[in-house]
Amino acid sequence: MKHHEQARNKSIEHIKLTALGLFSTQGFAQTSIRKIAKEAGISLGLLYNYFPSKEALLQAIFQQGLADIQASFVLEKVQNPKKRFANYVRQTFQMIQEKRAFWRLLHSIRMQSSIMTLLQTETELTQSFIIQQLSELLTDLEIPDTPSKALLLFATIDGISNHYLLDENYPIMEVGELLIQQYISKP
Amino acid sequence: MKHHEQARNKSIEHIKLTALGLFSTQGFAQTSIRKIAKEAGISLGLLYNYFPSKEALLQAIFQQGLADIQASFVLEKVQNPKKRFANYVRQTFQMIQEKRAFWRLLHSIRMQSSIMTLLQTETELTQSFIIQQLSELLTDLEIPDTPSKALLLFATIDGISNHYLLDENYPIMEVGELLIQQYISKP
Amino acid sequence: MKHHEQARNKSIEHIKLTALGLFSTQGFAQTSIRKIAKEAGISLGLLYNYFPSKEALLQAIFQQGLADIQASFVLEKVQNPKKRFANYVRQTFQMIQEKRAFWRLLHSIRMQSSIMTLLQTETELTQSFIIQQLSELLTDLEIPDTPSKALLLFATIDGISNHYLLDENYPIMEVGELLIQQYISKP
Amino acid sequence: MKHHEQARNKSIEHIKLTALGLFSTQGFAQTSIRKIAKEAGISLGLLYNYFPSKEALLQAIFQQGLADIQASFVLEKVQNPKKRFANYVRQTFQMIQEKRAFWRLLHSIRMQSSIMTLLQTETELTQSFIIQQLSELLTDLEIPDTPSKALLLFATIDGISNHYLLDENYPIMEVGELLIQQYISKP
DNA sequence: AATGAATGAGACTTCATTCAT
DNA sequence: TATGAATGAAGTCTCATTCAT
Repeated sequence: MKHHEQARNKSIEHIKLTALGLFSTQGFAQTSIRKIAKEAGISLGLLYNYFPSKEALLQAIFQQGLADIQASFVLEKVQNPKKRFANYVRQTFQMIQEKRAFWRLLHSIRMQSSIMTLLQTETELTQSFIIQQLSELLTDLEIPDTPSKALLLFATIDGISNHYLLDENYPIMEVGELLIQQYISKP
Repeated sequence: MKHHEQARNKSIEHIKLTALGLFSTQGFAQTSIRKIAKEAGISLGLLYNYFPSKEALLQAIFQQGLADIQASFVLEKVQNPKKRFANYVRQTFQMIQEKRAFWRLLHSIRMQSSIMTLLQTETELTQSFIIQQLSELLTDLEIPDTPSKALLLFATIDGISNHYLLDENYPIMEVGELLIQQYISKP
Repeated sequence: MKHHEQARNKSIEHIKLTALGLFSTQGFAQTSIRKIAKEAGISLGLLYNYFPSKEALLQAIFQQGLADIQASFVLEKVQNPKKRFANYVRQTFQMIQEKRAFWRLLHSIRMQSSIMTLLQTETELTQSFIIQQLSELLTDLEIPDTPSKALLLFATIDGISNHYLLDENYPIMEVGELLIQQYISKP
Repeated sequence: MKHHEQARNKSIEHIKLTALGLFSTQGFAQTSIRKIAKEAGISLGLLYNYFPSKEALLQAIFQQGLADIQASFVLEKVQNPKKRFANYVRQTFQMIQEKRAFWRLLHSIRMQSSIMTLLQTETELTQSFIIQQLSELLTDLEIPDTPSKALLLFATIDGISNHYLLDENYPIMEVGELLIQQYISKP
């Protein structure tokens, strides 16, 4: 019984990983279920045993991807505000490099409302979670916090990430350091 | 002679406009040629009289869209650097609001390499053109210009635009003003 | 008036010639009416002024082509039988070379019954005309004439023609001489 | 496992046979994939499960058809040259009657270069194989063998076949006997 | 006489999904 | 659990033909 469950989980993980890879490089719409099954080395039918639809597969990938991200984002409370801010930015960009496939998928479909409605619940939570964190960081830096300021910082981080996702050779960490300077060296 | 030309041009413009609207709201892949023809009130065949393929239609839309953009982007040489910078940012966000449909289309497909290869020529020129302008603006502001600094500014502008394109109610001009402050109030 | 008629005839001839060229090299089904009009340098509408349908155009081409052929086929009555036979064969292969385009068209569609029904009247006449001529030639050569003998000779000539039409470099005249020998040197 | 394979093979053979029949009577271009599927009693999609394109289906039919033909063509080495020649001709025409559908298809598309390029590899081999056999037969008959002589014989056989393929009531065997006489009764 | 805009049926092909084994 | 045969709707594109100008 337990053996079965393990095998099942392994298969599921394998499928999700394969699908994520394909979605990320070829796009969600351009990736057929057949391709995924073939690449994963399983049959079409088995894939449908685990995921009742292509969209369900996407949802499963998102659920896990977002959970992973939130897990990475524990604000270190101990340090001084500037260090905390710097670490946060570095951690973020580090994570985006590590989870590049997932982030590419997210950025490539987030403008397709027909798909995003499926993922609304998951993503909205994450989004407000991030805005909340940025807001706290700014407050700690004694920057008079207005909602717009958090939006600007968020847009900047998101823009840098986006350019890195578009171009693997983008100097994300270098630009990240510049961003840190910009916020820390305030008079 | 003239009559045919007029009818032709009117049809072509009408088709491009309709297609841009649909591509922008529903996505390129999700918009069928049939939907475009129906929405434009013409037959499927007529569309193919003017555009030999769906991709050719996209290319035509892009050609015109990018030309429009470049036309909007004449740097005003006369003013002092700070004003010039402020105006540039305001102009940019103004234009993105005016050409929202086109920008949404661009942002929604730029991660799909299979499509982007078709548009490479057009987009690459525009991209380097923008980076060049930003670089000049920074130099004029007496900010020691490094490539990364222009990249950071570009990413910020792009990120703000992106968030506005994702959410029509995003306070783009407000965040824009904050961005201007950030670069102008440097000691 | 007369001027108009001449212009009209010139146009008609031009269209038929252009269409024959395209039908011959690309095939009847593969050649669109549009291609013909464009290649002939006229408008789609004008072509339809002269020919009410694609099939009518084909019929017109056939009518003229077969008339041309029959005109070429006047048996020279004056000579001795062997010379007459030899000349006939040479004339035939000569003509096939001269009217290669038309013959290619004929051979390429004669197995498509859907098209051939349109041309039945024209082709059947020509076919029996040829068989009749071959029959006469064989009688004159004092070869005991049976229907099958004419059929064999016809098949041979047709086979050689066919291979020449399939391959422009086929030594049609050389094989023709061999054929002549075969029938003339009979004991 | 075995069940799937059987179903698969049965389907594939059934489709190829149905398609050959339709291609042969209606022509390749005139036969739509939908017609084939309907006639075969299967869905359109299933056909595409087995053959990735209409052209691939044609290729598969050709591959098998030509293999069948070559298998039929084993020269009987044991007899005297005249008998061997006679048997060869009879066998050939016998086979053409048995595989009439395939031969009609071949003869109906061999002038369409756009299609023939797909089949080049397969057909060229068969063609030179036949010419080689004819050449040997002529040599054995002590007919001074020149390349043209084999070409003439080939053209004759091909011409007879062609006329039989055009008209099911053509007396192919009778004409065949005449052809045999022609080559055997040489002084 | 001449143009080409406009039509719509039909062709090939893809793909998510179901189901018997 | 696992397979892949089977389905059919929908997509892109072609083309002969009509008609207003």
